[in-house]
Amino acid sequence: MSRAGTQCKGTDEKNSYCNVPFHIQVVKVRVRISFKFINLSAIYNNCKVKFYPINMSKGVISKDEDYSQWFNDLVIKSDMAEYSPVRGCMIIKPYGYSIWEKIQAVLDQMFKDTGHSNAYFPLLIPKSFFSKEASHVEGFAKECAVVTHYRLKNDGDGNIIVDEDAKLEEELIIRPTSETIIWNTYKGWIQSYRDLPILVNQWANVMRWEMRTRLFLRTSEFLWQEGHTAHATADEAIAETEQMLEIYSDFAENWMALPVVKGRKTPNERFAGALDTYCIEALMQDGKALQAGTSHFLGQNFAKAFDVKFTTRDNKQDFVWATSWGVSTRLIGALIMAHSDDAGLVLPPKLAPIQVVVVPIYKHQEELDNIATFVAGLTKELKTKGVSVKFDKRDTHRPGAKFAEYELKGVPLRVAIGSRDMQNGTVELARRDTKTKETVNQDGLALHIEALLEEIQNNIYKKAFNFRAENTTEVDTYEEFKRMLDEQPGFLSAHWDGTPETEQRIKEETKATIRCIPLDNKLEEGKCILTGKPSTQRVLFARAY
RNA sequence: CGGGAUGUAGCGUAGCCCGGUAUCGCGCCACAUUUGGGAUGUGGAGGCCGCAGGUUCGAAUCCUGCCAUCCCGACCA
Repeated sequence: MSRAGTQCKGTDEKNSYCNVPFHIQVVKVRVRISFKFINLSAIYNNCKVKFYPINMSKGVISKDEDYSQWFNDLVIKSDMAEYSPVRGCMIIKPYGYSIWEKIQAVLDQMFKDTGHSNAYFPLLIPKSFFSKEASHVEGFAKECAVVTHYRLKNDGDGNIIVDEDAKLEEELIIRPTSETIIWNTYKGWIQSYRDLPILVNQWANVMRWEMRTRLFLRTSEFLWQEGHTAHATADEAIAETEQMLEIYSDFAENWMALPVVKGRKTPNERFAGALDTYCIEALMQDGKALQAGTSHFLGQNFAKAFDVKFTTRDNKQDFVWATSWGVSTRLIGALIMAHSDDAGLVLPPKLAPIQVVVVPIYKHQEELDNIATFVAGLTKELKTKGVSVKFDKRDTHRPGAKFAEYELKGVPLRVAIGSRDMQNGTVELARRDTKTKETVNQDGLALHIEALLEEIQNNIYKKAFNFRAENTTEVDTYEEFKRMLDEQPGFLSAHWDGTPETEQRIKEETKATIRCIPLDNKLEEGKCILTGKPSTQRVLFARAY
């Protein structure tokens, strides 16, 4: 069955080893109906003869050719995930899940270091809970999966059908987020200021019935963490919101090697039910922005909706102040899109499931034994430094095949050792990020590897940082704004008159949205690019995922 | 939900117009030779042709209905 991501239109892997820059392949004509956007890919899709660049050799289309397809190919071919029989839901395979586990481990520690504890709330939420906070239900109503029955039966013809007699009194919603059930619970936990703050996080799955889905970036079901805190004062809640944004930003930059802009959302883009939404925004290699994490100041909205009051120090009644904050498996999508290339994933060493892979090259068993002895020593030494090593001694695959496989999987460092090396006391060391190779001494190898991993981590960050710098532009006119979006998409820093109407019109006309109002913004006089009305600061626009 | 397209082996496909149980490549299995960038040879296995009806002596092919997926919109923290 043909599915997204497997449509590497007629790729014949063998043909792609040709040593000319392109090869030609006749494929079925696919006529596109939309001619509104005449661009390379439209022409490409209408072409009877397709040209594949040589780096199509792993069955991954070039990212310049078709960025979306490149992303899908990478996810599938690198063995991170696959499509499931359920629309919009994906199977996260062990390699992809192990990245999530690393993300979880690091963030979880960061949360605990700042005083948070984990708990778990139910997957199913009574429908009535959703009607309690007006803007919240508004925001989520259109994408909720609903449980209406609790039993199936056999209809007599061998078909399993829903038993209409088993209709639920009140429908249950599969959580799209847990504010409602959590605040309903907090009501019972909070009586006095002495019960505050409550600092709880949960690791969970949620479901949002999206119209269109994409692997890791927008799936109907996804994994995330959601923190829900309760405070006695607004100031404390705001401080919490900002603290969590700081943690997300720290994680993105120092672990994912992903530079992010910290900022606040405009009222239009705010979380349903929040007074203020803080976010981190990252720039992907195609010039589109990706919201990588959010932290919300919820004010007293949920406390009022669920009647969560507490007695203050001076014996008065007040509603509790709230925050919520989350990141999801979407981070994995960000990781892929920000760093990878046509040869496959490029993973930052700090989050790579395998940091170093060792590939032996040998002809006879005794050569392998010899190499294995050396690798055992190296592995042990690296383990004490916290470096994970995989020794791939499979004899069912040749070295070249393994090289290609680990490039595709984004393993940061590859060590190749053959008999020649064993004689010379050397190994061949290959970096995934720069695709460079060097022959180095076996003496001091572990130290060298440790230093290299750090250098790779830094280099990946620097590369992404420079890319963002090159693709962030200050624009002062609407003409320039529109031209940049088409010619060099990226972050556009521009003046805006502060009204939702202007924001909306720009969105309708250009598909660009205000990603955020950066926290470190400097104030400057200017004129709104659309209306010419006065403005006091620039905001960050982009087309976004 | 609107517009368009597509479902044939694990993957990518040919065949469909013009009805006769399915083509090719990759992958898979066995053996042999190989192993410093995706090995080669020989032999082999693998198919409710998306599902359900209908027409017919006979349906992957023609007709009807359904389902699923993808693309473009709309939608989306």
